[in-house]
Formats: sequence, C-alpha cells, structure tokens
Amino acid sequence: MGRSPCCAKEGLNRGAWTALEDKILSDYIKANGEGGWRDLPKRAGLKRCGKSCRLRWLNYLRPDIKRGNISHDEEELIVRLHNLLGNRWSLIAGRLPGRTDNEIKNYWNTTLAKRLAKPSAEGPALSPCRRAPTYRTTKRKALSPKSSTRSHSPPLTATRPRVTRAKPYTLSINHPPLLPNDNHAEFPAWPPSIPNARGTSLLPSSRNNRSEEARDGDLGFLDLACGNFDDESPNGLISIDDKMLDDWATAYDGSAALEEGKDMLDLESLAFLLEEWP
DNA sequence: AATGTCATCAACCGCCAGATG
DNA sequence: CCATCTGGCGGTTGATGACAT
Repeated sequence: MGRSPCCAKEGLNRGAWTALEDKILSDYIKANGEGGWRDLPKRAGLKRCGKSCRLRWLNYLRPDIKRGNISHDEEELIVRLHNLLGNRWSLIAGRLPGRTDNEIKNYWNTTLAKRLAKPSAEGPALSPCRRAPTYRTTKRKALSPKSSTRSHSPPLTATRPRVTRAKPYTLSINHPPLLPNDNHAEFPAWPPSIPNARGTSLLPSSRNNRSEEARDGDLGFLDLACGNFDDESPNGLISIDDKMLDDWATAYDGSAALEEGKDMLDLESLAFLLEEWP
C-alpha cells in the first residue's frame, strides 16, 4: 500500500504563501516549537500540508535566516564545499550559518555553476570546480543524528548533519606507499595529494606552517589509511570503510575541532577539517 | 508599448532512511 | 522481521520580474 502524496489532499492551499499564512505558521511554531509537521497544519489552523509548512519555515520564516547578498567569502566557501561534497546542499548549508540548502542550491544552479563553467575574460573569479556526481546513498546509522540540525548549525561547532555514503571510498595514491611510523614526529613527508573517489583532494595543498595538532590529525588519518594500504593494496588503492573511519575517529579524539563536533567524524567532515585547519 | 527570452527562487515532487508499532 | 509513518533530502518546476528586441 503506497502512501498518498502529502500535498495532494483536496482543500489544501498550494503555491505561494500569503502573509497571513506566514504569520499563523510563525506564531504557532514560536509558541509550540518545531516538529510534528504532519499534524501541525491542523493544530495551527492552516490549509497546507505539513511538508509545505516545514519547508516554508525552514527556508523562509525561521528568524535566523539570512537571505540574499551572498558574500564573496560565502561564495568561495560554497565552491570549496561543493568540490568536497558534491550536491549535498544540506551539508553545505550546515557550514554557512543562516543559509538554507534551498538557497545554496538555487544560487549554485543559477549563478555559480554557470560562472565556473564559463570563466570571465579576466580569468576565473573562483577556483575551478569539478562537479561531483549526484548520489543518493545509504545513511550511516552511527553517524545519523535523530533529527537534522542543518542550517541551525554554525560551522564546525554543532552536531554534524546526517551523512550519506553509497559505498566505501577508494583512495588512489600516486606515489610510493606510505608506511606508518610509530613516531609521528618522523612521519614521512606529505604526499602531494590523496584524491578520493570523486576526485577531490583529501589533503590540503598548503601543508607548511600547520599546527602540531593539525599534523597529528592528518597523521592519524594517514596511519589509518596506511594501515590498510601497505600489505593489501599493491595497486595503490586504499579502501576506507565505515569501520576505519570510526576507528580513526575513536582513536583520534583530541583536536579542538573534533571535540566541537561532539560526535563521530565522517569522511566529508574530515576532508573539510583537513582543508580548513589552520 | 508589446512581445519574447532569460534569470531567479519559492515551492513542489518523489525518494529514502530511520523510527515505530 | 515486516509494514507503515515521518522527516529530510536533492532534483525539478513554474510563477514572476528584469531585460532585450
């Protein structure tokens, strides 16, 4: 038995919201909080489906929303995050306080994608982007918070958005195998890069002047990677599965950035941290 | 001024995973 | 274990306004 479409019920309003509907929804949520979207319209006295109410609140009515005027910094961040994460707009939005996934998605599709595809005469204003393939994937139980905290989260400080992944990542390393070293201080030189399955670099391009903590974090990851590399992967491929990530996150729990996350680390966040770490 | 084209973005759709009974 | 419910996500659509002809 299939579910009936949420918004197909007769007698419900569709299309643009009126100011009165906005006020009713805002007042109701301010008084009663978010959640229970299916029953919310009935309780609030709105002729809308719950899904529509949720969307209206999250994308438009929430008080902490910034709208329009995406700054150059935000733009750069969107591009970089898109390089790392692909079309995972909610994850990207989670790194941009006050921005919604819908707004970023629209901005990307209408502005950034075109600009990146067609650099201006004076050169590209933004770093080139390899558009990642779209994928709908299996969500990791261990990494999925009970409810989404997207957009409410300031970057790197709140519960991570739920993470989806289709299959273990395969990393291809184009240099001599790294051997884990018991003494991290003597860990081999950084590889030029470790591209992941989507072609994005998992290691920062500028590795000089990095803090000891940051290096330790990277080293922890490399230990993990190398541990699975040296014996089994003569072809230069490393398979990073959920357990490895979990082990890594468990073993390396010391950095300020990770502590702020308060939960397990996923590869996307790891990649982001490695990129963003001072 | 009328018409056509393009850009923007709010809203909708369909699917999925986790929760629940 | 299974069926269903619920919330969340990314892709797409369509209304609207701006701009060009």
